[in-house]
Amino acid sequence: MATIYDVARIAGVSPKTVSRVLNGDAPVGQATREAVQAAIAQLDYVPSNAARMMRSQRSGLIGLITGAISMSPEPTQPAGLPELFIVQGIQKSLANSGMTLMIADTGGVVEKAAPLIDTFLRHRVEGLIYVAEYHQKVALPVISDGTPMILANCFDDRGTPAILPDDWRGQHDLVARLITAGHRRIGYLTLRPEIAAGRLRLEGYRAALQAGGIAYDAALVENCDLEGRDGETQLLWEAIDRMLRLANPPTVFCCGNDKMALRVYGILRSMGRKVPTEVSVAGYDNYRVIAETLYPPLTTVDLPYTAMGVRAAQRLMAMISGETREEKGPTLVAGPVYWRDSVTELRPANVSLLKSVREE
Amino acid sequence: MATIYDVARIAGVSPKTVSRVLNGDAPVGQATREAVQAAIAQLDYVPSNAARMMRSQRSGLIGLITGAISMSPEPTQPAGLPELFIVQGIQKSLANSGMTLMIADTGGVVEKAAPLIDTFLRHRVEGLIYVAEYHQKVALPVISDGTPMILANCFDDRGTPAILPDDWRGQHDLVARLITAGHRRIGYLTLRPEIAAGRLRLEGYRAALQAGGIAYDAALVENCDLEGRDGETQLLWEAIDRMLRLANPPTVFCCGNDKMALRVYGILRSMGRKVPTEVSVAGYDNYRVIAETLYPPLTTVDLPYTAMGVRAAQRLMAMISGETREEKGPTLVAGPVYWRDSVTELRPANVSLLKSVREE
DNA sequence: ATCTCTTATGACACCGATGACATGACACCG
DNA sequence: CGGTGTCATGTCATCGGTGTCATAAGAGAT
Repeated sequence: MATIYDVARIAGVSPKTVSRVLNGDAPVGQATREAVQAAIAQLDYVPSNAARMMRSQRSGLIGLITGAISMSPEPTQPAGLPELFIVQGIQKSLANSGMTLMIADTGGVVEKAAPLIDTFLRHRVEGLIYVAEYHQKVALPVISDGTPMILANCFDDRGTPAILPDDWRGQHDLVARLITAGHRRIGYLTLRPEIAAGRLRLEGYRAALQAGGIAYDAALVENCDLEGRDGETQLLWEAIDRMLRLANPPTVFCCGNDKMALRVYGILRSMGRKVPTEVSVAGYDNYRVIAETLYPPLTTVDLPYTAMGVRAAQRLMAMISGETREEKGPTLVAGPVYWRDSVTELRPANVSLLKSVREE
Repeated sequence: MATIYDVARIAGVSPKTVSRVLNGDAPVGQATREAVQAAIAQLDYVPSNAARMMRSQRSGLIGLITGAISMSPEPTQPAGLPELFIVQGIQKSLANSGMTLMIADTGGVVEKAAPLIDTFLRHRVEGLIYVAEYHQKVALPVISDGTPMILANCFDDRGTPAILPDDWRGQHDLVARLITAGHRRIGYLTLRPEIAAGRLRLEGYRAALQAGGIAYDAALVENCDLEGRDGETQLLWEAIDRMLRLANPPTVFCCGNDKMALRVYGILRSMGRKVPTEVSVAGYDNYRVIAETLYPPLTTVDLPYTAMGVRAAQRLMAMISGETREEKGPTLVAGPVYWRDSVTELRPANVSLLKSVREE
């Protein structure tokens, strides 16, 4: 591999001049510049980042760790693979900053996080991002040196800066929108309350009902989430069956996520209930493969992964450049409601203006 | 950040001795070793990879590029995000080799590949892997220096080593299994023939029919793939409707992929046809969120992404270590048929032994 | 007792860039 | 015409490790 000395020799200049051509940090004569560039092309010279880094003490690297490290020894639910979207957001945002992303995956094994962080520190990354696969609490090893770190889609109890989806607001906005569409009896097949998303979304649901002047009815809410174990379809079937037999049955089912909505479609069809003419369905996540492929397409709430990635990168860059205007606490990112055909407008009011408010 | 000199001073030894403790490449006295380790712990010393790399000329880095670079300016179908599985396979395989993976994403923009490769070369990666999101032909910029490169889920016309899914065999095995289950009229709602998967799977279908002594009937095959444009559901509906009206209608529909199967479920239910008692359905990809969540669970063929990642890493490592036993041509990786409840056994023969033959 | 051989350690140069500093050639200014 | 800037370029040291070689101290072998 050619070095800057080879280039300098071919071009008949000093290595430092080649360096100046490469970095543009000092004026170089036109003729000299061209000679250097010709030599670079001739030798297929590519500068060594390692050497540059040693001298300049800046690596230009950001370390990113993904995986399913959770507090509890919960089974990894290979669900959304949202990491990829978050990563894309991060990458998009980092592309302009001249930083290169190094990515490592724990494969869901907690113990691998420490060595991966160590590897990154050896490469002198200027910042670290940890991306969790779903909204959860984590406990990562402490970074002893001062390398900035940010958590995406997760949080810890040490106050590490975190970027989180605004699950409360998302479910709230969806339910508010359902109410605007004339729905008054809103069934909710929830995720289990032990996970952050389950808890927050349920609170958003209740808040939206309250804001809409609708009393909370426990008969319309049921946890149908078995952490991926079998029997979920059975559980859903029973919950739906029970609710539809109520004196005042729901006109719409909110589902804990789109995957659950996919099951609900099948169940309702098997029961002979047409979606959305007889009963409406809404999901959560905007898991596009499901939401857009289902017929009718599914009304759902976007989990703004890409936007979260962008925010994570921005906040990290702010920390690296030592901004004083440091935010405190987690950054909440809300996603818009995607209104599709799976929900009937019971009262076709003038609501179209609400349609896509908080797009990023 | 502490350096090896700081450690040496605290421990009262020479830097070289510290280096020996770190690398274990020469004997060190017990007392000395402990003193050095104590100093390392005291200072939170982390060795600099850049410095190590300069001297040893080995980076220990593998560069990985993902994205939707395709020959044709085809719209990115944000379908399977299979890259992540391939990446996980690669990472799993690389973890033991002491290599660190650097990942970059083109975000689907062809032009970004060249600068990303350049960035990797600056970091002196010892190998490059390009991962495509679906089986396709690509044209990447030539790597001028000798850095080994491997293509995963894609191929080019320069004979760059490639790891590909064995689409022919997968579809062949599925259809062969259907025939074993007693199906004779096998409808096939195909992907468009312009993409590699569409062509190869169709050939596999025909080969399996022939091997089973069943004549190919063009009336049972129809391209229902609109490259993600709207109207696919419509197209599927018409194709299914037409085939079901045939004098000798199909007893099972093979679908180009699981996403299509998801649509087919909805269509068949809307037509009032029960799956699988009245008509069977099979997919392709083993896209688990769909295949396992659908009711009944979907019979499909696994796209062995993780295994492909493992193979890619292995083949790359072989190239890096300069193995002479270099394979020629693409490596085909076949995935097993996942036999689930969406297909009826018309003739409950003794076929259970076929169930999961080629698991990895 | 002398000669290997192994173990344990240090001295020193070097990997390939770049920062700090110096220098020569002009240009412009009063 | 000397003083002062700016431009264009070179010299040299340095970043933090490790490869090479040297050296000293004991352990066995003869």
